[in-house]
This record gives sequence, structure tokens and C-alpha cells, in this order.
Amino acid sequence: MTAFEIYRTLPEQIAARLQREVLSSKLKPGDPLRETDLSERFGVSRGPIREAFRQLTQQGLLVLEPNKGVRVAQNPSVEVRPLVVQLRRKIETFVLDSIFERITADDLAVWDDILADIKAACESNDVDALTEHDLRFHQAIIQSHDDKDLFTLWQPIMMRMLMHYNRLDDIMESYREHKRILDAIHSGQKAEAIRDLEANIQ
Amino acid sequence: MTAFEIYRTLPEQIAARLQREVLSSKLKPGDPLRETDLSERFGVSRGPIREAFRQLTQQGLLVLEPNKGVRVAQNPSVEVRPLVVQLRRKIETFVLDSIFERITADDLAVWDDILADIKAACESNDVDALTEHDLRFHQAIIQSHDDKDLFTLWQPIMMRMLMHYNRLDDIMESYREHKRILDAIHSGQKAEAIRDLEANIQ
DNA sequence: CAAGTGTCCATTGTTGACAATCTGCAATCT
DNA sequence: AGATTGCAGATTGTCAACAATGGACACTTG
Repeated sequence: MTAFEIYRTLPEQIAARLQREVLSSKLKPGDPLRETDLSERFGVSRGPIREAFRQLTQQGLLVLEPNKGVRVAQNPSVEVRPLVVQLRRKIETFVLDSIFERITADDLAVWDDILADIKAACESNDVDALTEHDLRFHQAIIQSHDDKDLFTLWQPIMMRMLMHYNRLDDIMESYREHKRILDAIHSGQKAEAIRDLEANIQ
Repeated sequence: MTAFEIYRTLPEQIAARLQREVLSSKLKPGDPLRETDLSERFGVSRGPIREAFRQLTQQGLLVLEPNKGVRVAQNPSVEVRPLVVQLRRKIETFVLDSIFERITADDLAVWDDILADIKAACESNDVDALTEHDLRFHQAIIQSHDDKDLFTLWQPIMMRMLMHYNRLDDIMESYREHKRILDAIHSGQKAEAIRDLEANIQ
């Protein structure tokens, strides 16, 4: 692989690429992923590919069957969807409530930057970019909590929701929702921030 | 292998062994696990060991640092513990509510068998065996739902709770709680079964 | 003496070869 | 014809050798 060394390990870089392709539906549910194909495409051996598969399986984006390889996971069933929403709400509001008093100016600066990216994606009507920055936004909040467990519990739940990102008629509404959350945080209104966050998760 | 072909792949067998050792505190939080050690111990190469590590990382029992290997995860923090309890309750009660009318005699027979194992473990005061069968009990319920996603979301949450299984003064109480759940299911009392299940999760 | 530098060793990361397993299809049997 | 068996090719599973990384400790350097 080339130039940019944002991710430390080979498998992480590969997993990030594949994650993007799944979330953007370039890879569709049920599509098989062959180790040999990808090892050629990325110019590495099959080891790192398998490792990347493992990471994405953990996130719930791929499904692994022994001796048969991995496939892109199916979208979560409609029956389970409300549960997934509730679980994600519970975790994210727990985190926001827990860290609220300890939010630093640095944190807010980062979140504002991501909000700008969300805005840009909405304005250019780029759904894939919006998905990516929406993920980054909520991930940044979750990861501002000391407890790393929270992130590992949250991530697969979040992925289930992102796999069918077609909730909004008006894409700009996503920007507004996230802006409301940050505005409330900026002005120290905890209860309202949590309410706005819950409203964004559905 | 034996008559029972429970685990299909090498990594799964290894992961199951290690899982038991972590949950029984034979391996303590912070303990490092070396690929070479384990590959000698199990008589396989490092590949399957790495694969087993990934599975246990996904379950939250091990933590992985690039170029530094894996360690047994720390117990979940006290602050996060109530959240974990709530998440697990939400998933398990959702499943029980969802499948209640479709529970078959075969299902119940399996669950009764596990209850017998729980009883035996309690009577012989074997905490490790109790942990194992407690896990099997709830896992059996979760997996009776069609949606496989539920299990993958539930598993890491469950593991967080099992990592410090010291809730009960009287170990027999665990048997009684599980018996209450099954009794309610046997007599078709859904609301009570759900209530008993919630009471067991804390 | 403190801070930085170099070297060694234990450990993980990566690779390519080989073994085991699955899938599809054709040949065979009833 | 329909079901079963037996290849052949594709794909994943496993292995052992080699490369890269990180940590400990002795050594220089100011």
C-alpha cells in the first residue's frame, strides 16, 4: 500500500477500505469476499486479509462461515431494528451524561470540525460521505469516555444501523440534528443535549 | 475427536478452552498470552492461535495491542456496570418476549437439561461450572431467536458480566432464579417469565 | 549524572507453500 | 428420470520460515 500511514497496521488499513465499501453499498449483502482476490488487489498475502475479515466480522459487517469464507452481512431484520435503536440510545446517552462536565475545549473543537464535514456532505448531497462523518461524530463522543469497553460494545450496534442509512427525506436534516446537539453542549445544557442526541438516533 | 463434534474448527476449540480459563480466573486480568507458548501447548502453529485470539477479542475477554500481543481484559469499571446490566436485560427480555409463543417442547427440554446442570453445579458448590452453565442457559435462549445478529450483539455484553461473577452470597439462589424462569415459561406466564428473567440479570 | 543512543532478544507481523474442505458437474446406478 | 457417487477446480485452513517491531539494558555523550 502507498503513502499515507494513518492506520498503523496493514489489516486496519484494509478493514477501513472494505468498511467503506460495505457502508456505501458498493459491496452488497450476500456478496462473497475471496481472500485471494483481495490479497492480489491490495498487494499483500492472505494473512492480513484474514485479519481484516476478522475485524469486520466483529463489527457485524461481514459474516463468516467455516471453510466457506465471508460474505457481506444481511441488513438487520425489521423486527430487531427498534431494539438496536434503543441499545444505541442507551449507550450514547449514558456516555454523554457521564462525560458532560468533563468535556474540554479540545473535544468540542474536534466535534465542530466533524460537524463541518457533515455540513459539507449534506450540502453536496453526498450520502456516503455523510455516513462516514456521522459515524466519526458519534464515535468521537463514545471514545471520549475513558472506558474502552463502551466503544467495543457500541461499534457493532452502530454498524447495524449504518447498514441501511435511508432514514431522512431531506439530507440536510442530519446536519441540523447534529448541530443542535453541539449547540446544546456549547451552552452547557445537558438535558437538552441528551434529548437532541436521542432524537438523532432513530 | 470424540463422538461429540461440538466445535468444528481448531481456533474455536482453542478459543473455548481459553474462554473457560479466563472466566474461571485461571487467567487473570492483565495476564499476557504468548502465541508461541500456546501454539506449543495446543500442538498447532501460531495461525489458529491468532484466530482464537481474534474471537476472544471480539467477545471482550482479551484486548489486543498491535505489535504487543494480547492480554486478559480488565474487569468492567463500576461506573459502566449498571449500563451493561441494562443492555443485557433489554436484549434478553426482547428475545423472550419475541419468541415466547413459538417456544417448542424441544426448546424446553434443552433448557431443562441445562437447569439440571446448574442445579448440580450449585449443589457441589462449583462456581466455575455454574458460570459455564449459566452462560449456556442464557445463550440457548438468545440463540432460539432467528436473528443471528442478536447473539453477536449480546455475547460481548454477557462476557463483561461474567468476568466478575461474585454477586451471590448463596450460590443455590442462582438455581432458584433460573428455575423460576423456566417454571413460568412452562406454565405459559409470559409477563412473569420476563420479570423473573430480569431479576436474574444483575 | 541525566539524557539520549545503540544493540540484542523476545515477540508479533507477514509471507508462500502445502493440506483439507467445499461446490458443481458429469458419470453411474436403480 | 431421479438419486447417488466420484472426480476436478476453486477456496479456505494450517504450517514453518523469515521480516519487522518493541522493550530492556548497557553504553556513550554533554
